Amino acid sequence: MEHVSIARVALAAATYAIDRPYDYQIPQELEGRAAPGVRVIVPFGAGNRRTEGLILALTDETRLEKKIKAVLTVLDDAPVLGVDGIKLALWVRDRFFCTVYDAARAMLPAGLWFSIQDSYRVAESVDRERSYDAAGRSDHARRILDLIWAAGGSAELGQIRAALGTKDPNPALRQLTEQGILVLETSASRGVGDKTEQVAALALPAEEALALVTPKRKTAPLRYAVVELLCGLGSAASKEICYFTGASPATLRALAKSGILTLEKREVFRRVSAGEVEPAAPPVLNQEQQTAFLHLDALARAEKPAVALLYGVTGSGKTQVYISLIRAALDRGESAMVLVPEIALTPQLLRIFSAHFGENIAVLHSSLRAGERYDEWKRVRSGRARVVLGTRSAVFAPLKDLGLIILDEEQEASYKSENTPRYHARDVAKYRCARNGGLLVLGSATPSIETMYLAKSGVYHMVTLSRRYNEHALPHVFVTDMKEALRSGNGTSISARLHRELASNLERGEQSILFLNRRGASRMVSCGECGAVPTCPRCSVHLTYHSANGRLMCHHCGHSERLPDHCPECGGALNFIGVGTQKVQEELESLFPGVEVLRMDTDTISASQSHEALLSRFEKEKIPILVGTQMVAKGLDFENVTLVGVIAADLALYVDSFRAAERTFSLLTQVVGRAGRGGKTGRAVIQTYTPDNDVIRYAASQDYDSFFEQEIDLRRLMEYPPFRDLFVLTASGLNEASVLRACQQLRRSLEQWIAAWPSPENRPRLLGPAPAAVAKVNHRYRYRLTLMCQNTKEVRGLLAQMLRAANSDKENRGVSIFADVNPYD
DNA sequence: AGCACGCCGACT
DNA sequence: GTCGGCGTGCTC
Repeated sequence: MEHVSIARVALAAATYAIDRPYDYQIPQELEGRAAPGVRVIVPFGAGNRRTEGLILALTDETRLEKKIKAVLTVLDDAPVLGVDGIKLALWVRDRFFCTVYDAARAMLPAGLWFSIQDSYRVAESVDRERSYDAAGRSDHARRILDLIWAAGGSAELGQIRAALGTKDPNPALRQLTEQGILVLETSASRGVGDKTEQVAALALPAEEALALVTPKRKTAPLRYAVVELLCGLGSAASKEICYFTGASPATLRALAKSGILTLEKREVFRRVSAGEVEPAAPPVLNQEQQTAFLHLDALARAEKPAVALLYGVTGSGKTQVYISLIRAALDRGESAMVLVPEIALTPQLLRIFSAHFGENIAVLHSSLRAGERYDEWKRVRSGRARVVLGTRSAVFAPLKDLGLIILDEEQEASYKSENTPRYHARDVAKYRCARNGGLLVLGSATPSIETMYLAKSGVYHMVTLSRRYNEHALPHVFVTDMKEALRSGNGTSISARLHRELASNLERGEQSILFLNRRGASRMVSCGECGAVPTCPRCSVHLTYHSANGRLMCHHCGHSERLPDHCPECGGALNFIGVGTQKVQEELESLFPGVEVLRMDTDTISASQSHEALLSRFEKEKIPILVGTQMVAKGLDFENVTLVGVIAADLALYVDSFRAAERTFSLLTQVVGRAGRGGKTGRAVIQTYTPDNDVIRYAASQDYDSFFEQEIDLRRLMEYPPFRDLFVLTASGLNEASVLRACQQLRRSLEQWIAAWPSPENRPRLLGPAPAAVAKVNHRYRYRLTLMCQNTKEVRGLLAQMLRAANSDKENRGVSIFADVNPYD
């Protein structure tokens, strides 16, 4: 009897609605190379278009005897995912409603991916005449042959498509292929995914270039603006040129075509390097740290998996405990992982870890070049690196014998992926530890409400560090009422108190940091007469003003337009609303003439100066005042900073999210903790319009426990996490009515299911359809349903089934629907 | 999603 | 007659 090997394959071309293992026959010559975890190229669908696939398992029987296609190519010599990796991918699919391939994409480094190119070649020993005979009267076939012969006997599918315009080349291609005239060749080339940017440079001397565009200055103002900008800079990234001039990439291409400038790709290179570091001795722990370490290490040694919250106030030295735990894990022959919210903001952490673990550490994060990331991944996979330091996606690093995962600042939103697969690194880490009998340590000074609840109720272990390192006193915190300031005629964003404290810092030669959160940092424009606010033509948001280029911009789709001189509606004068870092900077400069004020936000950070460079200037040159957004709040310790100010503390509270309070508390606590890390006692000024708000009061007194008690009651009452999980189903599409209809249809199905619930206890709740926080992005309307219930296998199965049904329902054509579990926005 | 198949109207 | 528009159903 003939033996046939079958591969169960997960396909890249499969959408969520049709994602399942597909069976392919393994041809004799590929036997042996086709193994689980290996990627292959297979034909798929009626047109047999080539797609990448991942072998999940091998078997020798198939459920369908009839039509089974064969694997065309094996792409890898060794599996890119082990058995555990495949299991993890399947788990991610089940938990986060994505395809297996989506999961695999998140797990593997970009440098490993192939780009698949289909091209048609004239078959051996077929000459021109015979090929045109075969084309017969088909105009399409003749045009395709024209193209292929002109290109030297072979052409890419993309070119063929482009040559036929809107016409479908497939029937003609099939005709020619069936007659043996053309052959389809599929090539897979590696090396995709490197971050590149386009750089434009003047191709002519500045005067010549300018002379060429000046005559048409009136009719082609953008061309002129681009050349003028480049005359000053010589060369610049295309993205930046477009940002500053408002020109489109098409304008740049046109200029390149007329020989005025050149465009080329350049790799973006932003490696965060530890540089040369001296090897460090094991950290010496103080009494409290030692107790924490012993407790956690005992958990790590135990056979059973465990999760522990390391609840340590800012400055209590969590890092030393982490390092001791990792050393202990390595000594036991286990590997370890440390996840941080954002590596670029914590270069000092990288240095510390390099000093302790040297070559044993691999760094994985998104701003590495694809090649470097791939190299680091290979070091992990081969076992040469046993410690991984990285951001969210590093949670998938292929460490063997993983005994310890540390998730630092576990409450941070950056651990939740906003794109498919919409996973949370904490959940993935928990899963990996559970499978390996490892320990997951969640570190934080302001834990998420969910984590603290589970720690208090004994599901997680709790380990506390309550003493600040070197016994520094907490900063003095002043809460100032901005309503009061407004009433007393202070129209600026700097209260009298903050003014006084800044002045005294200037006198003493100490530095200050002022902080504006993101919402406060954007400035809008409104008409003083009719009140109109310029809105994005593609999205349902107001445009914000960017001082760097003097333009109005949309943060969702990238639309930008010149700031109009007058209101486009009524011709009235336009006013700026919102605070903005630039406005604060201006106010400070007029309050303290001659004092240098450094500003740090997305406007000031560009290719020319990274925020690291800006911060090191702040530190080295002892610039008196730094004004910035979110990015100044993180992980920065400056000896000489003794005053921090929060310009508008309540802005983060008025976001439509049940996490708004938690996030505001955490942010304010972090910011306040920035003051006085050195020998001197710090001060913090929190400016707010709602000084009596509990979140602000508790943050001011650094009283996490009271904040938690209040918030957990609220969560219980509202049935929010940790008491229920939220499943948010979002439908999006160009046609608002069909998006809404899809939601209502889903709602009806869910209502039926809920109605059959056995008891009123724990009965799921359903909210919506409601427009998403930003109801329209890039002309696509977005509506969402929220299902609040326990995250069980049954619920996930049901939702998966409904999503598949809704996405393949022809009623819902043009609408796509996806699920997000416990989203952060 | 992407492709083929099949059924209808417009035009050589 | 046939080319090409779009609705319908399937993908190992």
